[in-house]
Amino acid sequence: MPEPATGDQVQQAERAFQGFLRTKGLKLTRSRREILLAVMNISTHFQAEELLLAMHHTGKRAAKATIYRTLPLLIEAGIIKRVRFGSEQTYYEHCFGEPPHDHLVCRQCGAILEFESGEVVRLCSEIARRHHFEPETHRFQIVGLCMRCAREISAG
Amino acid sequence: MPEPATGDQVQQAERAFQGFLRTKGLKLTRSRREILLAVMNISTHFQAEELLLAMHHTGKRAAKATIYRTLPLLIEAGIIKRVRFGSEQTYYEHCFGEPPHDHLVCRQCGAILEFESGEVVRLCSEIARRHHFEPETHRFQIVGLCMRCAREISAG
DNA sequence: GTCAATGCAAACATTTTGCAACTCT
DNA sequence: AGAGTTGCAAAATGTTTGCATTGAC
Repeated sequence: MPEPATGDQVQQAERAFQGFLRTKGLKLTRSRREILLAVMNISTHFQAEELLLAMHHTGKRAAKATIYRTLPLLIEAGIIKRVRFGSEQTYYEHCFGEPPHDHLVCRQCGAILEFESGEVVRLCSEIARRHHFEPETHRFQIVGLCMRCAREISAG
Repeated sequence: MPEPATGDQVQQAERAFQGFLRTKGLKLTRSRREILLAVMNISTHFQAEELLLAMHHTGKRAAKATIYRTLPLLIEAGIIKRVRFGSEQTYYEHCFGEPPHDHLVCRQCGAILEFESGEVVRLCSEIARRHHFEPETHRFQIVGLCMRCAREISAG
């Protein structure tokens, strides 16, 4: 999500995470809380390494291993999700308490546009029903050219 | 694509690949041809490593590096495409001369169902138009539970 | 003959793991 | 107190690269 979460969202996410951890018999440690906060305040898609740096910039620190161990928990708790664009790399974005959206990815400049995906959700249900499948989430990306790149390319 | 290509498709693909290479000033080498054939005959989604093994089983060989160098060419030539399911791994599937499709992915057993995606293509155009975006391809997956897993889980 | 492609091994980047020390509850 | 967690460094993956040799056109 290209916006930092509001203070309110952060608090709710923290409670949600705590609840999630408790049900699994896990603990809300200082590292986990700090990672959660850093994640919620990031305003773009981020990679594990970038999260580490962002934390260092605000004087927090966590071992890389701890980040890699915490990200899956945040995903399972529904606070972040994993997104993969064209490249090899794995990105994350926070999604707690936000309406679902999908992405338009420009293959030329790498720009990422988001769009609300009500129609996509509807289509998911429809297709899943037809295949006797129980849908939970989806991944949807439209890859092509953003307006600017399309113009530049056709201009030569 | 969970089917080996027909002999006809293979031949056409070979011609297409050759044409593609020629326009780029590249050569159709023995390795490249063998990789192409192996790819077209594979009946599932495959990883680079699996392709290597499949080739060894049929007595063909190519260095891992050659495979990694050839896969992007095959993608650019429109003969295969990259698919990514939940896991970290990168899969490929041949798609030359086949109607586009998308995937239903069972998060429990990993089963992959395919479905024709005419509606998805239409929705892509619609959404892209709204965002002044020029769509070329898309990635779409519905993640959830296949019938069997859904039944097993609700049964406890 | 020329320029590109191959194979190999080394290099890389990212993610995971083992383990002793530590910290939540 | 005790189970889970951390940090570190080492290991494991998956993919890319450099370079001498080989091969296609």
